[in-house]
Amino acid sequence: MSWLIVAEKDLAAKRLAEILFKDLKVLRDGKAKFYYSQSKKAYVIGLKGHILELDFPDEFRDWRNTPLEKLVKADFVKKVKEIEIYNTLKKLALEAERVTIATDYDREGELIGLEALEIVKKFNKNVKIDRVKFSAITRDEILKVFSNPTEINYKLAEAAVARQKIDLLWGAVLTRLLSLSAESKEVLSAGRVQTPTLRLIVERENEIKNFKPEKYYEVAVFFENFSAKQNFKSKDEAENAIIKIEEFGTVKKFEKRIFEEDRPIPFNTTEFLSEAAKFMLPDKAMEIAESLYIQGYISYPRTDNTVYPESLDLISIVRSFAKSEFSREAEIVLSQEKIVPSRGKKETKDHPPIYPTSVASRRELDKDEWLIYELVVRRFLATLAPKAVWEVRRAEIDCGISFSVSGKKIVERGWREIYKKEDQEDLPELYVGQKLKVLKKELKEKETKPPPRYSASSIVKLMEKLNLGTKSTRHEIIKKLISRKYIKGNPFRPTEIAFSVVEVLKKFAEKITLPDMTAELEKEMDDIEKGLKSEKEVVERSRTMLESVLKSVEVKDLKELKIGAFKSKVLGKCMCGKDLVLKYSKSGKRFLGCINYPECSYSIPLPQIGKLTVTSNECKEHGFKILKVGGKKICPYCNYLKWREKYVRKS
DNA sequence: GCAAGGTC
Repeated sequence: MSWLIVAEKDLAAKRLAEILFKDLKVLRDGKAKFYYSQSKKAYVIGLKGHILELDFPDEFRDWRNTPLEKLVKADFVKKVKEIEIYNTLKKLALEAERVTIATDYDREGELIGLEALEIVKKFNKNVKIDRVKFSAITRDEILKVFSNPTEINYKLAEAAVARQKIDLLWGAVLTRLLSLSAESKEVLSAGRVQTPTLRLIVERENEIKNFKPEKYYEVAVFFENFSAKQNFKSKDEAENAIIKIEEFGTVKKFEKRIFEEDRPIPFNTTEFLSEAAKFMLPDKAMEIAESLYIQGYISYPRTDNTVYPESLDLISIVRSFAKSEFSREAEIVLSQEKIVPSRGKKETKDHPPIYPTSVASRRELDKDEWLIYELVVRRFLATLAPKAVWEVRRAEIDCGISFSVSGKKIVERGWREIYKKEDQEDLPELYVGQKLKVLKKELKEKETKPPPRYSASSIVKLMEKLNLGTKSTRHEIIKKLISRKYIKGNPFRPTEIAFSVVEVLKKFAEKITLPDMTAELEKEMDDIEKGLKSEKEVVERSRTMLESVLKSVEVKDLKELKIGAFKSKVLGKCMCGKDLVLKYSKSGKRFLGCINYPECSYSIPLPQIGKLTVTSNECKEHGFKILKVGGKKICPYCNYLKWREKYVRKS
């Protein structure tokens, strides 16, 4: 009989095994990997996070034939998601007499452990079970918790189950409702995290659309090496001011100040994604980070921590870069008398911030991998580099009217030599009483600008601030919004259908469009953990709310959806005067149909073979949007006429 | 074909 230790992931399993056992062997069973100590007859296996997945029973699978009122009340089933792990776990369970759950010590971790336990127990009823809870995989901590194992905290796991159920219920019911109502081929999804995120993007776009620019007037004076500006609300004021400007200005005040700009904080996932998203979509950045981690180039990329642990030998890591492409940057760090790392506000113990774990050369990696690797290395070195020192200058100059002007000049580049180029603003050294010749004066009419669209970089940070999603899911949520065709470009612009989805949901299910739903859920999960509420109670209450949401939906609320789904696909005008849009029949055939169907049943057939895209050009003769079908550009109406001619001749 | 959360 043996001892089985179950960790959340391979990384954790490996580290646990190394600390606990001296005679380690790595074993493989198909794709699954685990560690074995012969002397202790112990196995350590790393899961892949959740190995079971919540779903509805098969009878609810058909969207069209499942009334949503029934889906709200549906039961749940658990499906095996990681069959390889499942099979290995089964084998190891059969010969185990003791199982120790060593998954991460948090809600999801407790549930992931419980899932493994359910599988173990299914094949070995009499196994002895315990649980170890650690917040860092360090020698001391691990030895301590393993000498004093505790029990599974079922309430903690139940809180996670409530989240799973509520997310699936709301997500599935609303997604089906939206998708079926739109009569569009695309899935229109909704969820506790994606919908509030989408609403932010949509509402920002509305702000931009409704933005009324206000005029203002900028008066500028130009001296030999610099210029000064002042803004006025009214044109009169500005014109009066510019008249007053004399031939010479006098320096009334001049101040210099030294400003030390601190280093950037160590990378956690959000910081990393936000920086990487400036040149790559977050999802891709995360995928590459994952691959660099697997290859041993960087540390674990999923972390909330922004403080390097004491145990990390930062200086050795810097030294390892002394003979690399970053030798100059490493030298800047090493030349300091004392090397002190910067630190962020969030400190957790599970993983360190993201740092390079080995030195790579450009040749070893592909282009995108190198971009991410370089970002991580430069950021790491910057967190250990000297501060940047600026000289900030400020002057007041009187030339009939008074101008304030400031500038900044970098004195010691410090970490900016390594990580980010600085923007300097010129202002020369001046002295009080100095006369300056006015070379030119200028009045410009300007307009206030609307707020900027959210970019991949800014939305990741905003999501974190609003507690939407987690470090491991935010990039996936963004990818989902893109793949659902809700948002486009970067910065993100919502599509027509996104406006409709948000508008419609706000009408009868506003709850799911706001971050409050997550906040409430968090609170309920706390209550479950504390034993104040049961998982069942919380889920039932949520079902009831979703039920009343369904009851309050009116057909007219959903009409907008159909219009929105087709708005971007208006391809021409119908005989009846309404819009002709791209539609799909039940059997999946595409055609041009009237948006006013069933009142108007006019339609135009389309070629069925080849990828179809809508171009922005129009047919000069018929006004129809030109389509690209299988690489060929056609006007749907011209195409129809040709087709009819052929058909008529034949018959 | 639905979500979000882990993980590769």
